[in-house]
Amino acid sequence: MAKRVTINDVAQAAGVSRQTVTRAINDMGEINEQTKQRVLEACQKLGYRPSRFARNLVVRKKTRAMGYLVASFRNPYFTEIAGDLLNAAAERGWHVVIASTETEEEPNALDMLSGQVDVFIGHFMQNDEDLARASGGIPLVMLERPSSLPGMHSVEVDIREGVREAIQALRAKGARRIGMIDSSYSLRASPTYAPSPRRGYFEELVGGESAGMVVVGEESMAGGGRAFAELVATYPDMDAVLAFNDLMAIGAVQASHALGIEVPRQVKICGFDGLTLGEAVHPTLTTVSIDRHALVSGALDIADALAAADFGVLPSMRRTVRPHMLWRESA
Amino acid sequence: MAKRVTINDVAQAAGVSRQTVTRAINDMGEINEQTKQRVLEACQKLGYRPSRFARNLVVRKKTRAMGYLVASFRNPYFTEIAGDLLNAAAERGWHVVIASTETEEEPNALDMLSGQVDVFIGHFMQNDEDLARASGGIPLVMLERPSSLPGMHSVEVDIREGVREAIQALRAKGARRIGMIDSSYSLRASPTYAPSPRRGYFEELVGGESAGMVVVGEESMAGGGRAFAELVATYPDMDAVLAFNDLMAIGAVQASHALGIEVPRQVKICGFDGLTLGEAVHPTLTTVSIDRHALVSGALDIADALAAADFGVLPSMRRTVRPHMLWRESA
DNA sequence: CTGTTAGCGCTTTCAT
DNA sequence: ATGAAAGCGCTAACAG
Repeated sequence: MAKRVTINDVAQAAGVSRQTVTRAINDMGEINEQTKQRVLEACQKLGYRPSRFARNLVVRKKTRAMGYLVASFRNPYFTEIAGDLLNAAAERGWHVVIASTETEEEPNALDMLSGQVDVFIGHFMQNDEDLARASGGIPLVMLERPSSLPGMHSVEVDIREGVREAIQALRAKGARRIGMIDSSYSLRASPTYAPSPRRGYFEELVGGESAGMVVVGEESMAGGGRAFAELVATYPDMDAVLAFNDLMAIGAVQASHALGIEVPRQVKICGFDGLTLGEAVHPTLTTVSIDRHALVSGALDIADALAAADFGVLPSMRRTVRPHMLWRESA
Repeated sequence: MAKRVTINDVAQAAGVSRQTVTRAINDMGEINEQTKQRVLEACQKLGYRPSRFARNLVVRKKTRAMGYLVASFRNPYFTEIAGDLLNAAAERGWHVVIASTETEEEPNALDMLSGQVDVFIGHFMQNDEDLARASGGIPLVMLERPSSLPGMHSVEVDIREGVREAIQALRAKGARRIGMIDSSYSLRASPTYAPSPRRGYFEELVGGESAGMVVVGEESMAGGGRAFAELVATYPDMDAVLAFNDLMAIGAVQASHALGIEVPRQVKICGFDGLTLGEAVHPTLTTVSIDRHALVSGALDIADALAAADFGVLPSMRRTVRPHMLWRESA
């Protein structure tokens, strides 16, 4: 690899000093138009690219960058959040460096980016201690999960309230036997399945005869479809299903076609997340919607607060977002 | 805003030299365990964060960063590519800084990132000259669009071949009157609608009586649905539709339910892109699939070549990806 | 084990 | 209008 072309090379080639080169390339005035042209030509000829590090090191206005870890690009929930985050972050003057934790382990991803960013944001799966270790002291904003350690902040979603509202609404529409599809995502972080908080709240709130009607599936459309089939086969009198998320719920709606089950007449299906995608299925998906805009704003508020404190270690900040029912056709 | 805590402050607080601080925080050995602890405590107490710029400036192994401009987070086509790109880029040791051009103008986005990255990748809409100006001399890899200027490279998709294959396949399945749904996306870059290349190839290849059966719609599910309805109303004998992309095609499939049209018996619907999402609709979507993996690999190959040349201005490099039919149920 | 000396590549004084 | 000097904050290469 050829040695990097620096400002000195350009200066030499143009027969001027480095400062003059700076003036030329940064459009600073106080420079003869001819020399400027000469310098610019030299830049062109040598293929000179200023080092972004050297420049940022010396320049006053600090560029703030956040690292966003995307759990999955296969679930539109995360990509919709990514889109909202990017737009909102740009508005507030943040750069966003993104890494996927789909193929990479969280600690690795954090480690890779720890030299590049001032704060991390993401839906993290690892436990607090591992994250603290891997983040290299960079503050973390956790999405949909409470924080405890200092330097770790969070924007939570009141899942319990969402589950409560969904069950209540399903009941109000006549459902008597409500089943649930849970995600096996916990297997990504630990070797054994652990019930999701959503399942926990479901079992706590649904009460009585429905309590045990839970099936676990892979977190995808196909997984949701299989889980739905299993649920229907196991509990023939089931008349409503709450899915872990919209992706799985959409899979369930798809599966209902194959099984000859009419939705919502025979079985009502309710998702969780509020994806636009829920409009792609037939019937369109009724769901517990999470306000992604509020989630992202909350995270950015925290990031701004951290920036104002020069990214020191601050006590945990917390925000909470309340989900709400989004009525469409499937329930 | 408090003055930044530097390595010097820590050194002073711990009563050691900067070098010793470096050893402590970077786990370098050759340091007394006690001093190390003392230094680490000082870091903790002062809330010291090493400057990523200073560090990167001095460290040999250059971190390479690419800026990826995402045209839309509402079309899974782009987010699927983003996911593939992130994974593949991480594997090859690239950082990816992402900006959305959904709300931001392309030149602005380029400008924002031009100090942060070594190469740009994206589905660009602006003309070459404007891009060259806005990119500040940083090389560009254009996706699905030919490059011409030096310093601008491209990974193209053989759209014509895809359209040809689709028409031929539709014909082979008995279609006689084929319509097309085009996207109005060109309106984003210029004030008047311009036919997309896909439309151009369609009209060139479909021949005869079908040639004029094109309707333009907004690039979304809803837009595809409306366009489909218009197409059906205008050409009652139409028996197949090629959509601009899968998002619009899915909208068309959705609309078919509302219109009481049986797919594929009465009308065959074929999308373009090959989204996983095409499995969410009923019937599942037959489509011309673009190999996103190849697209991304091609772009990264070019990026690596540029990196090897230290991001100098190289003559245009080009790759081409061929699409292929993905048979599902809607055609 | 620890400190000193040199820079990395750039921009900012301040002279001239 | 241009140049010389002085750093930005950090680490590599030597000393000791």
